[in-house]
Amino acid sequence: MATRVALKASAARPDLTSVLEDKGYRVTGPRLNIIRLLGKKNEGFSAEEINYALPGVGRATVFRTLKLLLGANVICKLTTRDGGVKYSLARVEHHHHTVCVKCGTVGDFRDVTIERLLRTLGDEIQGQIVGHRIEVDVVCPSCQKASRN
Amino acid sequence: MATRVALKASAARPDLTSVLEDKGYRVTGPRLNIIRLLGKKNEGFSAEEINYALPGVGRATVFRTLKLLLGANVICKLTTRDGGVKYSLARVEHHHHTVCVKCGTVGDFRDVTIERLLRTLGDEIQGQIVGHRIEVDVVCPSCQKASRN
DNA sequence: CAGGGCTATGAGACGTAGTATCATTAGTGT
DNA sequence: ACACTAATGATACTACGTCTCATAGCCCTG
Repeated sequence: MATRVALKASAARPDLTSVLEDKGYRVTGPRLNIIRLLGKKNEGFSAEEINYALPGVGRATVFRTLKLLLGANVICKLTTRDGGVKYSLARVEHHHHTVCVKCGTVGDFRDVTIERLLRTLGDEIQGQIVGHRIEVDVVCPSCQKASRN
Repeated sequence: MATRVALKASAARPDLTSVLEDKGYRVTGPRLNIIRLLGKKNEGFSAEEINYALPGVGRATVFRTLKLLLGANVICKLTTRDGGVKYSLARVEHHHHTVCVKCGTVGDFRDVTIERLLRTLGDEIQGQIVGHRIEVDVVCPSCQKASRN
């Protein structure tokens, strides 16, 4: 059945637990705790952050749950310029990220042109394209403002 | 005087040691060994690989030298789909990478349109763009051929 | 060419991100 | 209520790096 709700940015978030149910995973205490925490975070977050915020939940479980959500395309993982790792809620189906190099805030963007471009790039690229990662480093508006002082 | 030679793919590679000299770093034995090894590799390589190939050179030195070369834009670092890390020689000034999801071979491509596109994306992106990472996952021609059997 | 000074090195401890193992616990279907 | 299985936490381990520190090696100056 699995009515997959079309995610709309900043609309009332469909509760993420349904994602687990849909995939046949159990909805357990630790998972709920993690998911609830993520629901509150609008910016990127690290695994350690969650681990710290939920002392009752084991580190392994945090990573396991993140992996699960990653597989369900509910969150996504990104690499910052300095090689760090961040996770972020996936608000829209397919998108890319901006990461502020000053404060680390993660933003989303989607530009169909990029997808199209990558497809047409097939000529220039040897082989068959099966995926891609695009991350844009930015200085976010508030950091720009701050540095102007 | 640092005559910066325009790098051309598969042309006789200008010896990478000049990069060290240009930046005021010493051209030492371990560095030479690493650089010579890189010169032979046309595909991506990992730090561990170099470490293994040069038993006389310490692991820290391998990483230190890679960092040095990274800073000199002689090599670049990329993340594969599975979260692994690869380094690759930077043949052209600014470019992006294709990584074969089967065999891990790294290729380069450069498409000016992407740079232009990212610039014009400024409207859609909050903040000022200061950099980006683009990685394209592919199935390379030889792996395609192999799987057709 | 001897000496001094600074750079680079290797060994190994340490840090961070994540996975594997394994005994225990907790959902779930009947 | 019970048994079956999935999930959990603790902990060890791996990958990829960085930090520290004592030692070695360049290289400049006298």
